[in-house]
Amino acid sequence: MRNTGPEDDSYIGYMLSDVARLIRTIFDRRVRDIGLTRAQWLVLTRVYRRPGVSQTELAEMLEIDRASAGRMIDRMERNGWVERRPDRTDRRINRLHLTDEARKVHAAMWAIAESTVDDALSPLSATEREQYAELTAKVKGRLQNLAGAVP
Amino acid sequence: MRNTGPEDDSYIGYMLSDVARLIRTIFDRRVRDIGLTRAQWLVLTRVYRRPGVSQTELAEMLEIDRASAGRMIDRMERNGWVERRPDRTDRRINRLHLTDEARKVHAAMWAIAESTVDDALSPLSATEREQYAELTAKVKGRLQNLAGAVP
DNA sequence: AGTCTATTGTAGCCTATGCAACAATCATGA
DNA sequence: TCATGATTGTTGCATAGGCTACAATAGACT
Repeated sequence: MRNTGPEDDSYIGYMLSDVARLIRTIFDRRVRDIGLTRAQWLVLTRVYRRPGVSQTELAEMLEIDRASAGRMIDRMERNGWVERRPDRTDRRINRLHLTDEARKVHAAMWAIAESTVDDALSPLSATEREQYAELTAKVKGRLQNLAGAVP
Repeated sequence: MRNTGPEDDSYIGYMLSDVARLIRTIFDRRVRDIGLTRAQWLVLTRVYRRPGVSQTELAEMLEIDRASAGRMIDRMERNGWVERRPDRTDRRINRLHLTDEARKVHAAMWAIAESTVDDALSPLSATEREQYAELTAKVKGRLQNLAGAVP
């Protein structure tokens, strides 16, 4: 790492955020064709990965306010994509589940996600992809420690 | 790349966005101590890297609406961090410049950014960092092509 | 049981953002 | 020259987000 001034476009810190931003932008553009906004597909993936998640847990996963998450769920419930079901034992909690319609949309979205990531990694060889995944996993693990600890 | 279903937390697509999100979150937390919000430090870095940028260009770099950018600049101008200067030849255009005060804040912010990135990459050896930077650069280049082309 | 504290989801308020419409300005071409 | 279209920045409107306060509920402790 030779030059690490704020002017160097190849600074790894910039490149990491650029890669994530570009993937997100390209994915947003492709997924808009099936009628999804970014906020909506974020909710969709989280509830898909964790059915029965509570509203507060969803808000934490998305790093947004509980109130904002509640209003988002209002809208997606009105659109028939997500259901609130009462918790068996705790009457304060709403458990969230995708509708059949939403699961179909998720399948289409996932196909787009995979092809977008494949496109992004296309300049890497199979070996390089493995390396890239390993290095990224190491960095992610370190960041999770940092995020978990008190700043 | 064995398992690429939506349930696999080690899917490279997830990990890439996780790394960027975690860095941003940790950096946000550290930089709040010097009185900066995310929207503000984003403007700060962009105008620092490109002094004399126009409002429309800034909006494009930040991927936000022209109107939103204009109002953000209103606030930062009121706070004495950025100046609007008229373009020499085109009276429609405002050229943006940082104040001395803002440049001081940027220096402090950059120190925090560097230490955050260093912390994130701390589990990698020097060689691995080089590899990681190279691979990231390749992916970024590919994504810029994709973003530039018509979807 | 009763009391106190913590947690969940929601409503109100203010701010921030995107979209559309607009005036001012520039560029192009008859 | 001047008429037409494009671009820049701003304003109004509707929407989405964060913060605070609140009712309902759960849990712990006496």
